[in-house]
Amino acid sequence: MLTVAFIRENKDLVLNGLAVRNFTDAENIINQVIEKDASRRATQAKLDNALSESNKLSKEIGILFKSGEVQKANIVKEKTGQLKELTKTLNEKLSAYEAELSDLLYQIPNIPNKLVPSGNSENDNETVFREGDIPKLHDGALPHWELAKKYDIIDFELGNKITGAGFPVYKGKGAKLQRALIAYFLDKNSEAGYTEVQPPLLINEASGIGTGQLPDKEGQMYHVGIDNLYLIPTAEVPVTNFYRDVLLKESDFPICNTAYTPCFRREAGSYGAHVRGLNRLHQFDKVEIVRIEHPDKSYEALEDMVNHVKGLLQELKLPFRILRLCGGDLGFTSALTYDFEVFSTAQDRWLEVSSVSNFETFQANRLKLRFKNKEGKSQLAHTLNGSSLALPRVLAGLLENYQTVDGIKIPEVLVKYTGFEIIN
RNA sequence: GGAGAGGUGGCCGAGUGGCUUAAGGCGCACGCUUGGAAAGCGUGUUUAUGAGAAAUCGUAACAGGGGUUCGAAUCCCUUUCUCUCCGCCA
Repeated sequence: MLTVAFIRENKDLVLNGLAVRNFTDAENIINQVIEKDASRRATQAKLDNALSESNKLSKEIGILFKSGEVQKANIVKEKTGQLKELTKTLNEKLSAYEAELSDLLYQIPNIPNKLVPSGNSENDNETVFREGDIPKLHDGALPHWELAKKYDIIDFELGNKITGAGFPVYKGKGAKLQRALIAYFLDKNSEAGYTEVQPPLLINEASGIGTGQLPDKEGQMYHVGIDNLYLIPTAEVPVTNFYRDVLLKESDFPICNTAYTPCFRREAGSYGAHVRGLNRLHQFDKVEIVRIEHPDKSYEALEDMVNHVKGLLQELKLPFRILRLCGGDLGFTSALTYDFEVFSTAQDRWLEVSSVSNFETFQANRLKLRFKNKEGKSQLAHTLNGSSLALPRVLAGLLENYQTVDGIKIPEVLVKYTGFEIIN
């Protein structure tokens, strides 16, 4: 979330930013924030004075009791009674203001970077890069769900039986290809300087709040009620939360982590929640990269991440494009996002395989992730993350684009991981 | 699952109602000392928040939340985490 101080000092900038997102009612909410904040601060000043007074009196009482002047002490005691009433009501007021203020702040999305184009939907996203030839497939080329069945490498029906729709079973060379991709992505990320980590797959409430899934998107996560834990929707959640309530030194930057995890998403209410094949699943595998950066370096880092992901798709020789998301399509917490899409020839459509974002201080503020700057003051760090890469759609793209009459070829860079060159 | 013991500053650790933001030690920073270093000596060393141009001052925080009290690290309730033993177990 945005900090109150930022909103107070940059009201116009905030309003303009929210306009790029088509955020309605912005002026009203921002005014309320400023108003509640002023009330909050005034109330705190009053409360602090009252507490200060009452601390003084308590000390006096202590001294009086020690010296045996019990009567005098009792007189002072009476005074503190009134103060107690006062601090009680002021405290209640203060908590109320704080609660109202954070309710408001939770509703305000991040301010988009200058580069973000305005727009309402994915149609207004800006294509900033495109590479790779669309392969010409033989007659009778199939979409991946048909290929999966033909070569018996992914069994959707079996997943239905065990769990339900959106939980496929990978088999034989399909399972091996999946594992190969994970190993390949992790190796490439490590080479690029990311530290490999294996986080827990369940998170507590505090972590969900830290990265913004809670309090109001709990419907999107699977919840284990008996222990009040949530299955992670992405590795971003546990890995970014490593740094919750942390005060870094400048010399700690940059922090670069990569993690492979399964991801669990309920996809409640999302359009086409049960589309065919691998395009949208409740459980899928993803390799994520997460960075914590100095604010001055975060956009450099974003570019570096984009180039890194670009390199992966180039090596896999998949046709892809990079989109800069428009205000209307930008995630709630992001300031700038680049989506990577692979073209699937057999489906004749673009499939999102990665999303790389800079959140600036938006997550760090909730996480209380700070560093000591050169002036010795603590300052919020910037957080970034991206998929590097999400497995199912990469897999779909590979199966569909690499199919031949003899079988599905394996990209050269993956052969040393799979141990085979073709699925037939 | 059963029984017990604990959670204090960057770390170790003292502290069972007021003079404790918290002894002592370690670490770290600066200064003195030294040819240089070490040792020694001295000084300093939490975070958040409110007021202020700033210096600074106030408030809050001893796992989290609530309570008792004029006053809580200290007493009570509660949640949570860690450790030990037993049980079960990949």
